[in-house]
Amino acid sequence: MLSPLIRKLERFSPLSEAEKQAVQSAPLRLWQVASHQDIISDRARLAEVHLIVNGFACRYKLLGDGRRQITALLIAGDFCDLSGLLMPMDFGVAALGHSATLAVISHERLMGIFEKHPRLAFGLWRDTMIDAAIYRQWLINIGRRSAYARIAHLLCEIWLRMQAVGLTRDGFFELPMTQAEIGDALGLSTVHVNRTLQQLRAESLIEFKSNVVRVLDWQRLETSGEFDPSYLQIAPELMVSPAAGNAPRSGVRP
Amino acid sequence: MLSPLIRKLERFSPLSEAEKQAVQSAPLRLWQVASHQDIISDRARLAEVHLIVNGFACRYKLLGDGRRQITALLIAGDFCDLSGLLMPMDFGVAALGHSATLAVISHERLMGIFEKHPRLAFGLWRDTMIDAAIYRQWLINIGRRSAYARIAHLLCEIWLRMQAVGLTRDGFFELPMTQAEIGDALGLSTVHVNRTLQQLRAESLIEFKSNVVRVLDWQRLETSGEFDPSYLQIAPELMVSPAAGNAPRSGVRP
DNA sequence: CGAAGGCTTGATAGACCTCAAACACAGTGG
DNA sequence: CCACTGTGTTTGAGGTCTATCAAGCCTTCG
Repeated sequence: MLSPLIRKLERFSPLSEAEKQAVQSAPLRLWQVASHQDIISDRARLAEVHLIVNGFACRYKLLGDGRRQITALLIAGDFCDLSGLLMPMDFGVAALGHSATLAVISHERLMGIFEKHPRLAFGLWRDTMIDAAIYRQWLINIGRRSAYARIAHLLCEIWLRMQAVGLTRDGFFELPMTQAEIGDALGLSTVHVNRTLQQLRAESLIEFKSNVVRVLDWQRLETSGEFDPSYLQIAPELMVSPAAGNAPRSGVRP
Repeated sequence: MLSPLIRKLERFSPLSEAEKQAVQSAPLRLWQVASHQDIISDRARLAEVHLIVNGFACRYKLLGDGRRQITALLIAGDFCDLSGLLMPMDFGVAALGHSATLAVISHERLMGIFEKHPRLAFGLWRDTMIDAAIYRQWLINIGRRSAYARIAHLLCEIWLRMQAVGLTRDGFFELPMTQAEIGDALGLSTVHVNRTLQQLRAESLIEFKSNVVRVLDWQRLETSGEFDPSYLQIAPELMVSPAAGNAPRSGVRP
């Protein structure tokens, strides 16, 4: 149930049995959130953290005139609101797609675990740092790249993050976002996202239909998005790109 | 010497004498870095963290074609590379302005301090979280706001951050950035930054000459940048805006 | 079958970029 | 002390990427 998180924490060094146990027994309960419902609202002061077990969510912020900026995408193994542990929230979190399942862990219990297992505290601190690294890449993406490159970069990132927690298959991955939501994440209008996606399809980099992305040409997608995966801190041996070329191969090379 | 950092850490709760002592005795040495020199280079694996004691610096990343995105501005009391403590660097850090002075603290010593004073570890973790909150605001700024609003927002942020560590005076603060660097931080071209600054000056919101900004009309600057300071986590009583109106008043209201 | 949400398309406008050159200013060296 | 040089700022002109507005289409779902 919490294996995506444990897998993430073990990217740097294996956890002891006791530590794994502590993580696994941390959640108080599960919480199923319906489509587009708010998980956490802006400015809340929380007593619990929420960990995604299943589905998708996003951090976002509304602007005065109703526009929205999505600042992060969250998938299985990601904490929605770890920062709520040490300060009040400055963003909202909403479920994307049909629904999301969350594990709820009380701050109190989490702090108790840190006391017994300080290494876990450092593990989650590192998680906050990787979060920040992703923010930096998004800044570069939005600040300096064309719409075409932005979308390509985003897709590369999501591919790898999902792949690292075992949520990809044969070059496919789920992406339950509308084009408007993609626009809100990348600082683009819906119309322009639509046209740019058409371009990516026309050039056979991807397919994207009914919330499923298929990567047709990883190499060119990576190049188009100027994507360098190192910021995600996934060990190379855990990192699998989709098969190259238009037809994903089923076997290994002879 | 480290008072800006201590002040920052005490925003949430006072430190004990022992904790303050530990912080103050942490640095191994000071390091003076000349103008625009690299403090830390991308992809380094570090054994020390660098804390700004004096001057300015920025986190940045170079793109393939030579363009640059500045992802963070760093002032006294900010760590350049706290993330280097737990993972390899994914960005460079450079000094802005004439020079910057850094306090250098070894990872080893820092970890030792955390063992004796776990609350300091949480304090720095919170610092990482505030860093992330700033990234989120920058994303919103670059993703959704006009050039005019972006610059206004940036100036508001810097004003408050500098004010909180005692580096403002009578509506003035130092900002040793060229217009090209401002553009690199906000995802704008130099030319457009220039024209937009002229607009801000023409409308008497600010003055900006030889690396000094003067805030003439805080209210309108805040409004123009849709600035909401809460993300900086500065207690309201520590937060002082420049005097309203064109002439900063010297006294308090009678 | 109608409604609602999402996707697609066309036309137009505007914000911002790029290129290019002139200008201002500080530091350097003769 | 004054040209000289380099960096940073300013201005002009033109181009383009992306936003906005508006409508039509498609799919899903009750």
